[in-house]
Amino acid sequence: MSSTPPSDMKSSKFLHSFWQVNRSLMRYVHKTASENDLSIPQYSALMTIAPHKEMTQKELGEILQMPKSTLSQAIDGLVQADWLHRQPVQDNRREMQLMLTEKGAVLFKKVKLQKGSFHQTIDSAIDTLSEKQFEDLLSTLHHIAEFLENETIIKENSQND
Amino acid sequence: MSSTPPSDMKSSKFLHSFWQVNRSLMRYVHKTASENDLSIPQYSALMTIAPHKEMTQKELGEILQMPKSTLSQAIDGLVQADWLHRQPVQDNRREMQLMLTEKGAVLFKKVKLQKGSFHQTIDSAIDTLSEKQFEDLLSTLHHIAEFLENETIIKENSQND
DNA sequence: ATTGGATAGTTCATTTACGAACAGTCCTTG
DNA sequence: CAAGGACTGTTCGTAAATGAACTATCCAAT
Repeated sequence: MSSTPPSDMKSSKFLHSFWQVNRSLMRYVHKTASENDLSIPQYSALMTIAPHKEMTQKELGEILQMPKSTLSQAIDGLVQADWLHRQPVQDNRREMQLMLTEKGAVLFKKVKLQKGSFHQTIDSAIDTLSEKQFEDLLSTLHHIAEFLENETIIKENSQND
Repeated sequence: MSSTPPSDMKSSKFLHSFWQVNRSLMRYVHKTASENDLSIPQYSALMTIAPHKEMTQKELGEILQMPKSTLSQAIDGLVQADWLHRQPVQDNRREMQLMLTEKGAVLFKKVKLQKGSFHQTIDSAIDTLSEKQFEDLLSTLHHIAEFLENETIIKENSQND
């Protein structure tokens, strides 16, 4: 009894749970973002920049790992709406220095405290896990991520992202 | 020493790993799908129907949990391309009975064995986990999924999905 | 037998993120 | 110091998934 189940069975169970979590997360991000008139990339960008005082667009891209075009458009929208200040870096005019405007800083604080916001929700979800559960989850996810990144797909030094 | 880290720190670590896995998975699904001239919803539908001999569109929707419109369009494409046979259910003409055509069954087998396909890759990723790691991962994901589903978002008995 | 509501699926317009090509800046090397 | 190549970011056309409104069918209640 209790022989190891076939791996395609395990995979599909994993995928099912994984997509389910993903769907919920997406729903929440989308909700919180659109309540504040932001697209998802815009929301991600804003929340990532905020904890640092300033940041280049390049650094932001390395963290968020989204296509350059997507990021560029997101940033542009944020600048237009005056959440974000953007200016070429002093001694390398190719790069863009990004920092929140005062308005942007206010928005960030508001969102962070907003009842039922993405951040609040995900924080409380994580809080229901034991320390050990959390560590295990993180390390397993990390393990899978690494495995997948190293697999076949030739990271054809893509000009995007 | 070793006091519990603040939960928003933990959340962002979790999210980072989670999105990273998600990005990889998406890349693989997209690659495998488009190599076979399928959209992602089409790929998902095909792979879900295949193990059952037949299935109603409603049942499929309950499993995949994607918006009705997305599913409907995916199915329609599969029928057009003759991967899938579709006909109204005998004694409830609102529902649609779906089953693979012979051509579709061949495609399914081909994809399942395809070197570097999504299925192959995710299977081998899962195989690198110990039995315990896998069980823990699954149960934690499941736990988070349930938590998120039960949270605030009023599932305003959406007419979609 | 009729009507109102629920259920299953489709249509269509819109949004969104994306890839590919491009433009500007910087750095090396002859 | 000119030219080629690498790097950062932008523009633009396209494809994909979605929500809202709709059609068709079924069922329950009067």
